Amino acid sequence: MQANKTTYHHGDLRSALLDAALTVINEAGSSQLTIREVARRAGVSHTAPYRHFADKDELIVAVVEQGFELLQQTMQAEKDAAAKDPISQFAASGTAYIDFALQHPAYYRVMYSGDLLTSDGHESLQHTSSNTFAQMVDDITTCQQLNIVKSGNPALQALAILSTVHGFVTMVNDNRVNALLGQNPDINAVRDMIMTSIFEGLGT
Amino acid sequence: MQANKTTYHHGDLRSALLDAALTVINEAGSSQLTIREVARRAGVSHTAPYRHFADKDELIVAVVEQGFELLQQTMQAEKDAAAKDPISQFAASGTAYIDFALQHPAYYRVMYSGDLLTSDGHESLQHTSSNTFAQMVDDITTCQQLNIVKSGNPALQALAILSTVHGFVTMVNDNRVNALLGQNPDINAVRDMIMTSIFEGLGT
DNA sequence: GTTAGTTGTTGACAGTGTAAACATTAGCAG
DNA sequence: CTGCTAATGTTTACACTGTCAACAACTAAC
Repeated sequence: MQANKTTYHHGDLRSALLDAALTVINEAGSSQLTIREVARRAGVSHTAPYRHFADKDELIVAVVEQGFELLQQTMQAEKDAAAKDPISQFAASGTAYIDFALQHPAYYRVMYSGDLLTSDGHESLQHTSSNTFAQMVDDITTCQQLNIVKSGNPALQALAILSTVHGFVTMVNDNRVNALLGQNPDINAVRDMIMTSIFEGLGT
Repeated sequence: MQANKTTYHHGDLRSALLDAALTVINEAGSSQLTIREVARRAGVSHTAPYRHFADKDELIVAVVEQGFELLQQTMQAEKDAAAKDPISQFAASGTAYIDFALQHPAYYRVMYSGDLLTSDGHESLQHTSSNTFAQMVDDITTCQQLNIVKSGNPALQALAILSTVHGFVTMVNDNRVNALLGQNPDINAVRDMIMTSIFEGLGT
């Protein structure tokens, strides 16, 4: 069952392909991802991936699904580790989201590169993405009832926050923050400042 | 000199190629952009584009440059049309930026798709992008001196705003706002709410 | 242990980016 | 107007890609 190159069957080719795909994306960006290159890295013929994925899209979708799982685990872990008051929980989610995006730029890029969530047939992805959002809306609603977040449409508030966070990590990962701020800014400090301004915007 | 298919020389192939490229991107996304398809649409052999662009990247870069020019024109026009106080000017810039992104999703996507600003050799693009940012920082600094924007590092404030705006338009263009808010939200209303929350965050 | 299903390989085809050699034309010098 | 040269297009060719079909090796279940 182990991945031994002398055996005809690989043993766990599917996850080996997913690993290889992620590595390629890290090295050269998702636009450079090639089924044949992934197969090469897994030490397998160029059509072997077709036994596990119908086409290139499906391979990418599988990577994206893995990414969403990891994101949710990361957020849950941070929430478990944080204080149990709603504000701390909410802050933990936000920080975890940002940290995930910055620590796994390859995952984040594919997850939100746009060509996928938009296109048809990948409802499961939309579903996961919507769950995270629904969770945010719930948290905000709770905080509003406790009077620690100002009133207003919680979905719109969540959207504004998500916009800020998504925009920020996208710009960091695309190297634009470095380019704009110059001279290697302390990204964590910028992140905290962004989080602070979000909370200021939410306060009653 | 006119673009007549019966002549050997096209007359203005370069801009015909740029137009065709933009059309393709609009129809199928920039990942589907193909030199050969662009050539086909311009009614020309598949290597003709190489007389005008060294390679595919350079073609895309040319589209991006066009996009930045249009963006700057749009923003300038909005500022000229707005009241001359700093707040109105700043609001006009922001609204113009968002409207540009939403009205020209193809341009905006290529401009910030990440693979370009990051990669080497395209300093002119970084320059343009940095200019827009420097303008924002200036505007914020002016407002701070007038005491209508709270103190703080203006570059970081600008970055937070840019994050929000960029995140918002990216999510709209990737159809994620529709997916998250459901049932065809009024995007302009959402945009105004985002702008309002930005200004609330800036106020003294 | 035979057999059916699973997983991997080989070979083929159309489509892509791009380089080299060639063809046509526009623009200018005389 | 004539002829030359540089600019612009075309043809041909190659390596690479996604994907399909036919074949091979292995696994598991009867």
